[in-house]
Amino acid sequence: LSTADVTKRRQRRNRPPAVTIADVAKAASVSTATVSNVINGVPRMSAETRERVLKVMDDLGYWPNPAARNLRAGRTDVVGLLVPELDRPYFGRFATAIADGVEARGRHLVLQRSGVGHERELAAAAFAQLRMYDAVIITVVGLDATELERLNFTTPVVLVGERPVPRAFDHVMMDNVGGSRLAVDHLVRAGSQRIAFLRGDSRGDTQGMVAQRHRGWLEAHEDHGLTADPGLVVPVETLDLEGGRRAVQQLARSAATFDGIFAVTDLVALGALRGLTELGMRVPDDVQVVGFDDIPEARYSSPALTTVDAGRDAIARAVLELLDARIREYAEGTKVADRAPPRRLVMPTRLLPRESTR
Amino acid sequence: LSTADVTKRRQRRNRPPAVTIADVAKAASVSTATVSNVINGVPRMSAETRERVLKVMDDLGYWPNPAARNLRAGRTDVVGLLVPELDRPYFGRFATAIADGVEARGRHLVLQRSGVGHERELAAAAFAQLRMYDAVIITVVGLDATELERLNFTTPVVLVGERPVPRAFDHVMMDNVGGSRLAVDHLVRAGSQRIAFLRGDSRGDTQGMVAQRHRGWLEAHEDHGLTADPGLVVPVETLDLEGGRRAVQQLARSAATFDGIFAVTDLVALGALRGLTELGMRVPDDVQVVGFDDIPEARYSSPALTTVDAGRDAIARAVLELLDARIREYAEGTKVADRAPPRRLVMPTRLLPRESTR
DNA sequence: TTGAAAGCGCTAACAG
DNA sequence: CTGTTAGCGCTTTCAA
Repeated sequence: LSTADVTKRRQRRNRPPAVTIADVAKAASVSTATVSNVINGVPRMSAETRERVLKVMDDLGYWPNPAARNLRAGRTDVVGLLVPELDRPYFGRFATAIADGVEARGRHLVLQRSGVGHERELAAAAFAQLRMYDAVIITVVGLDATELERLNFTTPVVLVGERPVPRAFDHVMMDNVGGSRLAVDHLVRAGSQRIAFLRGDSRGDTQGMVAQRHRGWLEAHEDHGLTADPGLVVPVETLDLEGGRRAVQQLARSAATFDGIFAVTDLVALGALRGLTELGMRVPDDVQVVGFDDIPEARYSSPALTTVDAGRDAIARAVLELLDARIREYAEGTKVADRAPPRRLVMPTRLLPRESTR
Repeated sequence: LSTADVTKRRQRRNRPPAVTIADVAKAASVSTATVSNVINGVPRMSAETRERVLKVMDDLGYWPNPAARNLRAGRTDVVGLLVPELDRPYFGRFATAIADGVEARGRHLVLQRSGVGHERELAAAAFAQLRMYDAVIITVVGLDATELERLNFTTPVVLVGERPVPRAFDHVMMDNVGGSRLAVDHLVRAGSQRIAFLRGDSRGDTQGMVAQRHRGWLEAHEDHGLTADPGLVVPVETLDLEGGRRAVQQLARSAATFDGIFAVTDLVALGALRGLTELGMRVPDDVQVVGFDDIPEARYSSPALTTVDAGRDAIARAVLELLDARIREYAEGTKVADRAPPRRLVMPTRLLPRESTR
């Protein structure tokens, strides 16, 4: 038993018996370099050799090891996308738009969940796996500038979200305040005077999405010379259907009068629609309802939900463009000093009047 | 200029200037092994050394390289999940349940889309990146036994789906035929006689989900001694809300009489509900409607949708258990011959009567 | 057209 | 308690 054999044994601990390039090379009587060239479609090579190698790869069931390939080549052709939750229609649609764009450019998308809560979000962004992608898109909910910069990414990062973030990152935002004003303005013009705001918990965060949409609600009241009644601000436990349903029940119990509802998201609005039905209130006759996000479901409820298109698809397009430019820059080895300055884009919003308002 | 330096230069092509363990080791005046031990929490080490290394890591902004780590250690603590689409509520919920379980066991989940169509699904399953995860969950739509086996996976794979697949894989299925019978049986008992089936396109596939749910529709008719009218089978272009809405319109145009609808999925059923409302038909008075899947949205529509719980959460739990056992087996280096035989589970279904039926 | 060999960044065995 | 070292599987340069 030679020393080499023993060494080999102990290095190989419980590893699955994967077929390697070396195995293929030996079986095809060529060098590993040649096998590599076949895999990567390097042209300078006799057709005969290529065929032989391909046949051996097939016979042996060879598949490349992505870790080794990435370690050596320094790229993966993979883009990572971090979203708060995997079961929110908004992010489902957004991820699909991003995946389409990424795949159209010959790369792959992988999706990871950051989860709710600051700790979990930070942990997800710090997750090592993200560092092996050619670029990362992070939808920021609660992370702040310092935290993001300390992560010290070495590949392009594009941020999506509403919080102030380091200017070191490209950043695409939606206009939460403007969109909310649009929504509430529409309610007022359609005759509502006492407009409840179904808001989520923002735990003291004054910069996040919930806080900004709340601000839009306030500003729209000012625009119309109305007094925003704090008693009409209803907390929503979770930003989902059940949260909206419960919020409406609570609102009804509070004995406050209201003739309009602006919900922080479409999901909450759809839950509210259901809650109103259960309470025997008619929409839009007794109460008008507006949501935010324009998820696909909003068009198909009865009544169809009036909502705000926050520019989701435009955001996706913008993100893809920014990403493309950065990936190219990095691939070309542009020095840090010569890189294009980070861009910050705010996407416009648009009101979509449907049946839940008059 | 030494040879080593030149070599280094050319190997480093356009690589981002990442901080490595070697940089940390040098700055902290320890060996790379010690740094590695700090990173991995190996206890035997003076607190003083640990502190110094941690401080240097922090100062330098060091983050481990996942490719190198995986290549060397042979594991990633990541589980991959392949789903057909990223924006279907069913898969959103399923992915969330899987992510919860995976994270509870100290691992991470990454989600990838396989896309619609056989070619895309195969390409997604063959995607090299999947091979670096500790295990992979594949929701199979159109792949068959041979294709899956040729992929020659070296890590555990658990299959979710309705198609016959190689017995070499653990496989969790839902009872599509049984669930559909339940749905149609419920419609008949509640008084429907002419029950339309809103089915998707299965392109001649006789094994897939659509075909199986169609079979349940047929069998339930037999059970009740009713004749299933082929004229009541309506194609659905896409398995989404719009598909359901259009299918109902087409059904109405066809002048066929119908007093019940069984939709192949909840999304299609919800679209149908909307379509019926637009046509001025009342649910459940004029037409009763049943869906399949129990997506969260089904509880909150007006009327709330009667549907079949296909055991989504039970499937997720079963998948997680199978996965756990396999990962342990692989980690312990159990020889192929000694591995537990693959398991095939069929999860039971359950009818959830709500407002769209009497 | 092909091969030899270096080394990507890290872990783990073992020695000191 | 800490260091030396081999090598995971692959790509790439350069030489033949």
